[in-house]
Amino acid sequence: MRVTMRQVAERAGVSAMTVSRVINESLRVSEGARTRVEAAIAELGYVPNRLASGLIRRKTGAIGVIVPDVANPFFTLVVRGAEEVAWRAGYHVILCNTQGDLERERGYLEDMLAFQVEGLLIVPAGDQSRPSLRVLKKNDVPFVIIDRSIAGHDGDLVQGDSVAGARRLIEHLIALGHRHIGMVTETSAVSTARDRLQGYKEALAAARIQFRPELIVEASAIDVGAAHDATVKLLDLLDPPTAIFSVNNIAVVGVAEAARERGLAIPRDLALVCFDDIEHASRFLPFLTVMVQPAETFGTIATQLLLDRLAGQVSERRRIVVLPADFIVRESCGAHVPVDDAAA
Amino acid sequence: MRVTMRQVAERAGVSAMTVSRVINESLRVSEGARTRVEAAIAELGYVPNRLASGLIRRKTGAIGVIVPDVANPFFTLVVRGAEEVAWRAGYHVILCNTQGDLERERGYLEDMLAFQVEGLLIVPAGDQSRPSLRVLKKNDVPFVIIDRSIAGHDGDLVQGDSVAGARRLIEHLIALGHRHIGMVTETSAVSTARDRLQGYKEALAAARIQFRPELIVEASAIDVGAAHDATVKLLDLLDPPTAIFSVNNIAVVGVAEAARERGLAIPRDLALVCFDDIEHASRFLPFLTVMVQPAETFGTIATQLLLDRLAGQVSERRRIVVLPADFIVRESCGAHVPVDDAAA
DNA sequence: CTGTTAGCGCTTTCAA
DNA sequence: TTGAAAGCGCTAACAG
Repeated sequence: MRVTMRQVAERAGVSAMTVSRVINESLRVSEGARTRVEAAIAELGYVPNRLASGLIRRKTGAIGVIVPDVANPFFTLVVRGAEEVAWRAGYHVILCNTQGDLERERGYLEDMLAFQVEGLLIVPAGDQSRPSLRVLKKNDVPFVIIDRSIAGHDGDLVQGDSVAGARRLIEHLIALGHRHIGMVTETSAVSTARDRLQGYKEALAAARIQFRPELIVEASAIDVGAAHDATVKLLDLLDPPTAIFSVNNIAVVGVAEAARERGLAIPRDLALVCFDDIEHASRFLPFLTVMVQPAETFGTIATQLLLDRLAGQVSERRRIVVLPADFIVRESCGAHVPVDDAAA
Repeated sequence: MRVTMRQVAERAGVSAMTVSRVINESLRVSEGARTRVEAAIAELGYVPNRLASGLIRRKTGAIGVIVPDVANPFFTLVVRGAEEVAWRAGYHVILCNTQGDLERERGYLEDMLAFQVEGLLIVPAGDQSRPSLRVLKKNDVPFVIIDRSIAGHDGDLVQGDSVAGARRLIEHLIALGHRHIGMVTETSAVSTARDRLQGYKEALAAARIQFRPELIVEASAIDVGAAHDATVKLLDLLDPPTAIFSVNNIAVVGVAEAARERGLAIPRDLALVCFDDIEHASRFLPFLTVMVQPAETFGTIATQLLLDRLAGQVSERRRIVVLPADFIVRESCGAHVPVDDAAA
């Protein structure tokens, strides 16, 4: 049986109320009582039941963070940023992993509500996440969407500039002489995929290169294997691309695997660029030419927006924060710059 | 204001009890009542308050997972495995990140207790985590320790065979002709660091190579920068190592950075091996020679052990599971095997 | 400074 | 099949 407040009170020879006051650091407790209560707490290993206190106070001191995949280095950084800010503000972060699965997302969303988190940070699985968010609104739980906008939703949002970023990557490939540029993307139900495809098209249009639909292949973002298979389709074209733009840092692993199987060396036989870095990998071997988004900042700013709402010091208007990405040229695009970024 | 059961009951024209029965899938509810209640729940977007139900039932349907760093690919996989098994068993996973910080670990531990999780999976920060675990015992909360044993603690444990793994890596380096082998490790308060150092020593002894303490440098495991600085010390020795053994996959990034700064090419000028893979990186560019531990299995088995305890179908005896690691030779050790594993 | 009373939202128990 | 009463562990509001 778990230790309860009453047991602590008995042991300390006071009422439950006094124990409660000690725990909540109320000043109105005599030195003697406080000492005895603290001793009893230590001896018994008492941990206050937040279900009970939360029930009354409507405060659990927790915020929920829901992401498709903590294993994705991008989301990992988002989470780290969020946790850092939340912790400093006295909140604890509870993390949920949806695997990009709508049902699981819905489940965890309700879970978080059920546990009475005070607010939520969500990287939605896609546009279809919208109905799930209605539950949050109905229950008056503030939340901030991260990374992916949701068509038709108008809440707070922190995202990158995917259109501009993709355009920049493609312009770079074009400048290097590429004309057949393939793209491995994910479902268009995800806004970043839509936006990056648009950036791709814009860059092509600006260079008067005709858009060829067969150069666009779709794969699930979470799954390296799917990206691999999609890439194989590209490489099997009669007129295969000389460069590939991967929609993100997970898909790019599949692209590289497919290329390696075919004996294609990067960048000699195939140029490769993508969105989002692979944190540890890029430090270990700086190789991929990428648009690096400030993932950690996505997390810190989103948390800040949420904390504002929790503090009630915010208007009803939605706030949208768009963070620019950095273009980092390394080897995989074939531009032959020094390996070490610092040497640039 | 959040939607409550009473509101649903009023709207459906029944008592709260009937709503409760519908939610908990009791069969003793008339068809008509059930339909009306379900309609009311949907209209209102009602989500049952688990703080309240958990308060009574002592069941929250959640298990807590506490790790030093979700960004570490090894722990990420552990978490994924745990979540998969937990989810299938009807449990939800709540994740906490301690950054290897004892205070934070303690805080999250109490948090999890406070939220009344039914059990915990813990990758402890180190031996000093032991006092924190007493709180769990006092409150009768089952838990399983993962990856790192804790001196003096005797609960369920899932870990790798660090001694044998390290010995294998060092034997390999010795076979390649190395005699000056450095090791970048972390605090000996972490059992895996202790064990890997022991494996290192055993391999040296077996080859009758004298152990030189100055070849062992210590760094915080979480921090790439610290590993970098530690490596610099090794490279500054009058008689620097020709090979380095990194205690894990995070430290190895710092080692590589330091080597690159010095203009040392791996493996030409310096051989490099380590424990644990860098998931995406290794698929993208198979380069590091490593002992790969079955991280996901650490998570699934630990969860299984925990679920057993939760089901109460287990004796009081502790259970220890030791999982072997795979030795994967790639390029960084200088053994010149084909890049592609499949080609072996 | 300390204790008592009431009740958070829900489920258990029991009676109808 | 349904509801009323009691209470999970805690704290707000009050009284002393």
